[in-house]
Amino acid sequence: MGETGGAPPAPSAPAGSARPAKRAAAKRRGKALEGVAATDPVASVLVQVPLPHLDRPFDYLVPASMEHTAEPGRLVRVPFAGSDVEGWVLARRDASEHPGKLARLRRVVSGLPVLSPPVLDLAERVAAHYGGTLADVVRLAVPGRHAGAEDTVLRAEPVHHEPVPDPVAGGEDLAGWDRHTAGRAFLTHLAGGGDPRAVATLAPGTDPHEALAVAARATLASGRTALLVVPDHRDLVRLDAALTRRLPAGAHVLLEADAGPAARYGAFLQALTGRARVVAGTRAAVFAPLPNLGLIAVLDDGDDSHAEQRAPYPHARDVAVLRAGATGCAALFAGRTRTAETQVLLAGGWARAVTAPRELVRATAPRTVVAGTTGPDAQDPLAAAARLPSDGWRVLRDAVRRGPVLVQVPRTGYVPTLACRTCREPARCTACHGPLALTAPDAPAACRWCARPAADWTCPTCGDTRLRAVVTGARRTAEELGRAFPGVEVRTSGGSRVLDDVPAEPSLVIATPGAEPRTPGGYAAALLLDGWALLNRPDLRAQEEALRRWCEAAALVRPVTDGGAVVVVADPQAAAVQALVRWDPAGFAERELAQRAELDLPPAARFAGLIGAAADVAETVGAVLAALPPGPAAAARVLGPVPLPERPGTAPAVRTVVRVPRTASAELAQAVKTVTAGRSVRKQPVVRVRVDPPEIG
DNA sequence: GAGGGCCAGGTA
DNA sequence: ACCTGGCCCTCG
Repeated sequence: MGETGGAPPAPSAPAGSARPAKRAAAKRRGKALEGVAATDPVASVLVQVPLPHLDRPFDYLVPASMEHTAEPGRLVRVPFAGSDVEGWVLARRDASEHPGKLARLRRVVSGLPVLSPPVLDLAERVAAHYGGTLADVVRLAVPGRHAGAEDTVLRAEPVHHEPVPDPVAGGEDLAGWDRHTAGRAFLTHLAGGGDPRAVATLAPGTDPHEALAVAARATLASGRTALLVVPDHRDLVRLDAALTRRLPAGAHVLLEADAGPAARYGAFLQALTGRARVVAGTRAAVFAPLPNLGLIAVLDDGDDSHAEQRAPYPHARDVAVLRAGATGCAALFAGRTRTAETQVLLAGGWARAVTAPRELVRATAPRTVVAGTTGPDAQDPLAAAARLPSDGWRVLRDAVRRGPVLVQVPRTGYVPTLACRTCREPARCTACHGPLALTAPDAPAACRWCARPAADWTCPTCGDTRLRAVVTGARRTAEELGRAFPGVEVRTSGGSRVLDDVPAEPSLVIATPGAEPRTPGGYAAALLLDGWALLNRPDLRAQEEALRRWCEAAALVRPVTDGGAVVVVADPQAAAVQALVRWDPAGFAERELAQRAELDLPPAARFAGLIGAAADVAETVGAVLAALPPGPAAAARVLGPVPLPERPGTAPAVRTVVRVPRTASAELAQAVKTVTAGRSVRKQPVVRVRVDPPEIG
């Protein structure tokens, strides 16, 4: 297109002028006269367009002047469909299979090959996993170019890396690894150049950021690099501090979008060029181009911040699994709790468990009680004011004399859903196990996945047929608590005002999950409020998420041997509550996975959520089923459509979920890809497809 | 997504 | 003979 005169071997200026005169012809003639590269004159380029039917490389001629710069991995500008677009050189070849004329690269943009071969390979795997396009994934993996940052790195002096000793053999402080089952072995294996894979469920008293830093140090000892991914900026600050203490100066770099385009691109290049040996960052850092990668670690993979918000919505944990599998490096998923997804890795033998032995838990965990279960509920007027059973109240009153007390209050704004009137078990659809909800006032209850009305619902636990609306959490409870303790200082942390630390003096610290400040020596107690609201969220991960938040908070409390106590206000029968009381996140994850397998829920099954106008979604679902091979198609189930809440300014949309067995994951992704490409080429309205939606409900 | 070719069915 | 809209294809 637009290339009027540039036949590859013999540039023909006359041909150009023989064509109908174009205004740019004279300007272009200078370039058209230039020869092409002597060796490998063809560049295979991934053009940066988001359309699924264009998700393949296109060949271009390499002008002689770009012979050495247009190497694989470089960002280039190329003419495409009438305009100039950016793209990445994937390969150089001596010839093209394209039968037509080739256009020429316009310009080599980046000063370095920013898309390294292992990262390209990873991006291809991620695109295939999610049924997305390679261009979309590469755009997530490679940050936008910043010329200033590039200059700085290109001009910097080469760095010399001093060797790092094996922290285990050197008898260094191992930040608690040595107190966990298989912890020391994991580090030793790492330091020896091995590729162990672990799911580490850390005891209270073990700082996860310090643990990651030690794992990074052990990896450096083997002469390799390490990649550490954390949920958010707050974690990154803490990890940075731990790395600064435990690694040689300049060994690590922080890679996060929060830092701005220049800093982000600069950090990316430091990794690419080997100037940094450890990258610590947020979700997009999971693609960081570290050479000689020895370890990829993800902290707290249950945190929903690990899910990318742009298509194809990759999750840092899943990318890490793909990357470790592809490069054969070590992998570590560390956290206070364990997700069903990492439990799959353990169950399949892909990873080994690093766990806290019971005696370590006994020595480090606080005493945990469920409010209202220990002793008679005395008529304490203050307790009544705080809507807190008196046993929980006594724990608090006691603790607040000895130090700070943490009060965890869920964020407001949960969707109102339904639970059994008697036993408060979340009500699930009898057909597909989706959550029941009231879609409109006065409307009958219906499944939020398949929309089937819940007329014949009976509680599987207690047999009751009546439903109740679940009341969402109220911050007022915490405020009332504050008033009930006159003279005690009350601090709040959450939303836009988050505290990092609070002093070790008697006080009430009211925080939302994830925003809990730390305090020297730990909290005297923690009160976990509104557990009902957390547990009854219309989300299949509600229990897991509740346990994760509770354990995060409880781990900030002093051990029972120092009088540390936790009071949780929730259904004492709930699995997450029992797991908290026994401090058994590993056992919880095992049961959680078993239960989800029984109900055909992720990660035991694979879901694809399709969102769009009702007719388009229906059409797409049909096409996806038709595109599946016979076996998976027979096993597939269609749940929905369910109308989505209407938003002003947007057309009414529905969601339908296609469910297949886990073994048919690849086929589902492939079918999704084929169908979206077909719709895109026919200019049909967009149906957003999301494989493995993080929350379904 | 943009640009273009092709065909059907209309209008002058 | 010419215009218009819809459909479908390519894009290197």
